[in-house]
Amino acid sequence: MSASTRIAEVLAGSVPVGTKATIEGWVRTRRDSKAGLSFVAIHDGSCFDALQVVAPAELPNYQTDVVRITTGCAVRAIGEIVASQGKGQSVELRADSIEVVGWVDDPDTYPMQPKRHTPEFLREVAHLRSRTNIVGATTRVRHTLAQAVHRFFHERGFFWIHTPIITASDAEGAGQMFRVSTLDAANPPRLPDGKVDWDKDFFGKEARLTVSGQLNVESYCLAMSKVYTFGPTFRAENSNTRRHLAEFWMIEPEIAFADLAADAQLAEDFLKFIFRVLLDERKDDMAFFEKFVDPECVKRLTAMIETKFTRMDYGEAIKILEKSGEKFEFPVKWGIDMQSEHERYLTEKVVKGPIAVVNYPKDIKAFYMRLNDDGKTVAAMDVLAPGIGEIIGGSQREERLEVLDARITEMGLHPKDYWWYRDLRRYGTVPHAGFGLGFERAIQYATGIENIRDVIPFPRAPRQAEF
RNA sequence: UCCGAAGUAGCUCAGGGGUAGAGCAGGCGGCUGUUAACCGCCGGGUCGGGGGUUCGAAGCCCUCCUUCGGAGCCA
Repeated sequence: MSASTRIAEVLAGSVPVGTKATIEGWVRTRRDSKAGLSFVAIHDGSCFDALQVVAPAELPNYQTDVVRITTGCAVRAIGEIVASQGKGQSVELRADSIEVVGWVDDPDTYPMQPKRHTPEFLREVAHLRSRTNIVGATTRVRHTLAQAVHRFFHERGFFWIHTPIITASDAEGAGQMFRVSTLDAANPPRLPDGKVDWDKDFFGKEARLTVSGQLNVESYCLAMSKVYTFGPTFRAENSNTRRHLAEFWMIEPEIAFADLAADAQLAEDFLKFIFRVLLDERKDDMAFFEKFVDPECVKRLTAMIETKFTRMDYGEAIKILEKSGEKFEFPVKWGIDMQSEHERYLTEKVVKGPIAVVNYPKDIKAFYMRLNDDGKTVAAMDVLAPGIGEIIGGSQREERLEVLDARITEMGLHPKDYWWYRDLRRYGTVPHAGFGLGFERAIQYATGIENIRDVIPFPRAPRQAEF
């Protein structure tokens, strides 16, 4: 590997014509010419395009190896980078040697053919689907966006906090959780009343996989000032849709000495930054998505980057919807949790651009969101975008202990379950705010890929954990 | 979980009571500085599983499984 050249460098022109190079990768197609040469398209994942390797019949292993190469073979080709005589590419590698490092032992049943596959089929061969154009492109986009996330926060003085995956506090309150246990499921230790004795379990109490790092990251926010989490989260909901996963990655920044307005500005700056990086750095892959997956994707990202996000009060949004004359499936009135039809109407028809809707009724929002002076609303925000609806949800957090306790109780929860979270309000409390973004949804938004299971390497969903 | 649709060759699909088809892929041959090439020949299927109806089922009925889309929940 170390001595080889990546195809991205060759195709970018970083390797001058006339230079000798070693290329290592996997074969996409082979075409023979009886004029005495074969064309082997090689892919190494470094960029969208394959490199054409020209193999002359004079190669000693031409008859024994080269003409037996099929799609999927791993090869090492050594030769000179030359200007191409053909039309499809500017440069190619004229091979002095081609070594087949790994054969495809049964080409007849090798699943990855040089043609378009359905995404459903590719999910059944998730261990091989990274060899396709679409999954390769998605993988590079995912990587680039992830790097952009870290770059955005790092450049602004945020610290990346590794919040725990396993949590024993049953207090995150964001949906069904997966249990983590070392007890014998068939025969767990029991208390006299027949209930499972969790005191005997690994952590001495019930433990689960996290559904959000927010509560933990708040504690670091109230010391480090600007922090974020970026890691896997888990939901044991039996939801089978193209927008849900049981395991997904979430980005949750948290800023101290900040209010909702600062939070909304952070969200806007954040989205614009990561999508600008994507458009700048993955032109090849985005051109592919634009051509074969979603003709609107580049236009959509460009518009988001260039448009100032509108700020709109929830009450104002409801009034606009009520006066719209539009027939909605779900009726509109103050107090409702807006459906996606409402959100899309606002962002696509009214504003025709991204909106941050703020100050939602307290009854439809979480206990930790800061109560506004009107006593009816909380300092929550949703960022809505054309073509998708809600992309970010966030809030200013309730920093006043009495108000927080009242809200916890009001929601039927118990303050003692939140003792350490409450401590943050007892010792040097400060206004702070943050938001959450589902990373896979951002990738869907950027690429237009419809099913979320195709933007994560090995999707976890109900009844799906084969790979 | 609910509603709807679909499971036939390695892949994409046609066939809808009378004994299994095409294109692509694969093998062999031809042709060409080729471009997910083109032409010819060949191999390849428990028609998702089980049960039933029938002289006869891939097809009709029942049931289960799986997948997809929508809804709910949400990120």
